[in-house]
This record gives sequence, C-alpha cells and structure tokens, in this order.
Amino acid sequence: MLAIQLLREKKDWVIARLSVKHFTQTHLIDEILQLDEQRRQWITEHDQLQNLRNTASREIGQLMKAGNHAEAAQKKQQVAEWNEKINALKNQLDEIEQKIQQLLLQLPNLPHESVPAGESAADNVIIRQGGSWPTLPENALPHWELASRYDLIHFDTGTRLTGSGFPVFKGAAARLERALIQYFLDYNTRAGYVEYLPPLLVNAQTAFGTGQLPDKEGQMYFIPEDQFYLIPTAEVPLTNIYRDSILQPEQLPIKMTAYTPCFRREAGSYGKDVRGLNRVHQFDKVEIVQLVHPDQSYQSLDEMVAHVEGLIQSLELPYRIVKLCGADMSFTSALTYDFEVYSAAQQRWLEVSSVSNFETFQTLRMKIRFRDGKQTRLVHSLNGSSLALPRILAALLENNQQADGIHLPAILHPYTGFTRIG
RNA sequence: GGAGGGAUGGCAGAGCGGUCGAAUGCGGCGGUCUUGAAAACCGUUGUCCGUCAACCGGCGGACCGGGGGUUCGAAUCCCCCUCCCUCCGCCA
Repeated sequence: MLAIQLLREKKDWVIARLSVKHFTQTHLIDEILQLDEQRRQWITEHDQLQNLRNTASREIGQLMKAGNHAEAAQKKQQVAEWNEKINALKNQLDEIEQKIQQLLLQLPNLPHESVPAGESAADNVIIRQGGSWPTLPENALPHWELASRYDLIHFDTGTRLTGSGFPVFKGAAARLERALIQYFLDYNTRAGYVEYLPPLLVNAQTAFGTGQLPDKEGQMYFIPEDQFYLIPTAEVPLTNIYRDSILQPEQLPIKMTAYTPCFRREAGSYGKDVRGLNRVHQFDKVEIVQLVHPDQSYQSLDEMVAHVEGLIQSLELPYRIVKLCGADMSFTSALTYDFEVYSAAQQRWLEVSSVSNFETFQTLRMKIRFRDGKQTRLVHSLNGSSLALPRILAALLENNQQADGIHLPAILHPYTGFTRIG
C-alpha cells in the first residue's frame, strides 16, 4: 500500500512512476486526494465537537457535585445536540476512510527508478548468465520421463490421491528433495538467516499484510470453517512475524529463512507450462526474508541476489539473472530479479527464484517500524526464494542425465548419501 | 466440545463511572556523585490522527484485547467476539 502522504506531496512523480508499471488509472489518485481533503475537514470538525463535549462533561460533574442540577440539565441538553453531530460525523468518517482505503489498495507499488517500462516479459533485462551448459546424451529425456524411468515421481498417483498438480515423490527423489531442503537451510543459516518453522495456515490479516489479500485471493486455498488460508509462500508468515512492532535500529537487518510447503491454486494454467514439475499446486520452497533500514534496502537486495546466485552456482546449474521490466513486475514489488535455470532436455528457462524489494509497500500494511531518533519510520521488506524445489529438481535430473544414470553435483553428496540415481 | 477465571503502558502490577494516558515497581534514557563502574539520588520515558509552527515543539482528538451498547461523561457498568489460564472430555 502506498502512503497517502506520498500522494499528497508528490502526486505527479507518483503518476510518472506508476506509468512504468503501465498503470493508467490515475483518476484514482485524484479521487483519493479529494476524499482525503473531505476526511480531514470532517476530522477537524469532529475533534472540535469532542473537545466541547469533554469540557462540558467535566463541568457537568462539577455542577452535580455543587448541587446545581438545573444548570447541569441544561448542559446535558447541549451535549446531546453535539453528540448527534459527533455521531453523524463519525459515521461519515468511517465510510470515507473505508472508501479511501479501498482505493488506495488498488494502487500498485512504485517501481524503482532503474526499472524499464517494457511491454512484456520479453523486455526483461538479462543481468548476467552463468554456469556451464551440460552435454547431454542424444536421447536426453525431460524430467517427467526420467521420473518414471527411475521410479522417482508419480504424477498419476498424486492425481488419484488428490488431484492434478500434487505429485508423489518416491525413494531417491524423496530423499533428494529432503537433502536439497536441508542443504538450502544450512546455506542460508550460514549466511546469518535465522531459521523458522512457521504455520502453513494463516488468517486473513496475515495474508493481507504481505499483499496476498485482497489482490490474489483466488490464488490461495481457503478453509472456510476456520477462515484460514494455506500459505502460497513462507514469505507470508515470516514477514508477518514482526507485524505491529517498533524495532530498535540495532535490531536491523532482520534476516529470516524457512522451509515450507507452498500451496497455489494456479487457476487457468495449461499446456507445457504445467507439464511435470513445471507448475504444481503443492511444492516445497526455502525462503529468505529481510527487514532492513530503508537507506540500505538496495544493498540488501544485491546481497540477496549474490546469495541466491552462489547457491545456484554450487548446484552447478546453468542460470541467468533477469531484472523484470515494469510490464512483468508484481503488484507489490519495487524491484525484482528473477533467477532462471536452463532445463536442457526441455530446452527452456525455468524460474527458480524471485528476489524482490518491496520497500514500504508491505510494511505500511503490517506497521513494521523502527525507531529513528525521536520518530518512527517504516522498515523495508525484501524476500526471495532460496530456492524453489520442483524446478531445481527438474533441472538437476535433466541436466545431469548420463547413460549410466543421473549424477548429482558434489555439494549434495553428503546430504543425499548417494552420488548417482539409476 | 463443556464449566469457571482473566486480558491495563517494554515487563510486572494498581485502578470508588468524572480531574486516568492511567499509581507503584522493574527496565530504558539523561544527569549528580565516582579515576571508572556499581549503589544511591534527581529528572525523563507510549502509539496513532488532525492542526499550527514546519528546528525544538505547541494545541486538539483517539487508544487500557477487538466490536457494539448504557451515560452529560466509561479502563471502570452491560452484550457479542477473539485470545490466554485452570478443570473435564477428545486426541498426535
């Protein structure tokens, strides 16, 4: 959510920034400002009346004590009149505040100055590319075929147990999945991230805090009886841990990591995008989150990018880092880098991580501040995958297939207990 | 799920319906003392909104789990919800 104060002070600049995200409903801003004007006027009137009432009530108390009931009754009469106005104003205020809030929620986050507008994902900027291209045997298979050849992942069984997009991992695949989680968490905690194991179900307030509600309601699984949402990413519970708090500056930066399963409805997806592990409804992911001083958040973003890059490098996968253009960025982000690994057998890039700075877009909703001298200021929140498992697993299987099986990168050997599948 | 008790400032813990944003203690911050520290003593200590000044800050309003109600006036009385504790039931 954008601060209304920003709209008041730098409206034109805000509109220019929003245009980079191809957001054109600038009339919303005018509406907001108009309503805000009205709101402040009403607040002033409301508060003045309350002031009158407070004074009169105190006087009534004195009069009663002095036994002057006649004058007290007269004042009561007067207060009753004010009360009517106060209540009317209060109702108007509640209504207008709700309206403003609702409009404010329709404004996406401002993209960072360095973000190009672009027209589509094709205009994303490739920052750098790394890792070495694998040389595959002639009859290289996509991971879903490798999965059945080596008895690793059962998509059809998952469909029978639940529905499509809920794969069952078996034997070496299950072990490899667990090994990756363990390795990723070790890698993150070694870099100073504190490990958490958060709830997988959250309430509406929590889902609102990170921006899943109201924007992406249909993306989340929902349990009506308890009004709980299944988390689409660990970002949601992790970032909300510090909701409604005022931090000491020396507590920053706060670095958190967690492994969780993630649940996404992914309505409307089809075709090769959803083949195999490319897109599933339940998957494992290790996430990193940072809450940082606003002056340092872009440094932190670079640090997180380097962190994730190091992790992918250690897995010996070919990758590239892409800076998203305005047209492809999420509603909540100010700057996002996507990490993609090349899946040789499918001959396509698969997104395995997305690292973003949200600046104050989330922390305003969550009221996460820090003490800056005499005042409080919002911290910046950032997060990234480190890493999303299914596509990493797909790339590992595909890129490392040889005639005699799948050779795992050395870094994983201590975690898996085996070096080769097949 | 059933019965009872509770929810107050960073923490602990008071609070006859009016002068309570809220006693007291601890903690924090500043100071006196000290070579330094501790102790002692003195002072200070929340958040949000509006408004004026726009450097400090002044003024007004709101906030005692959340929401409604009674009243001229509610932390204090009533109702609903949530959460916590104790007991019973169920259960990994």
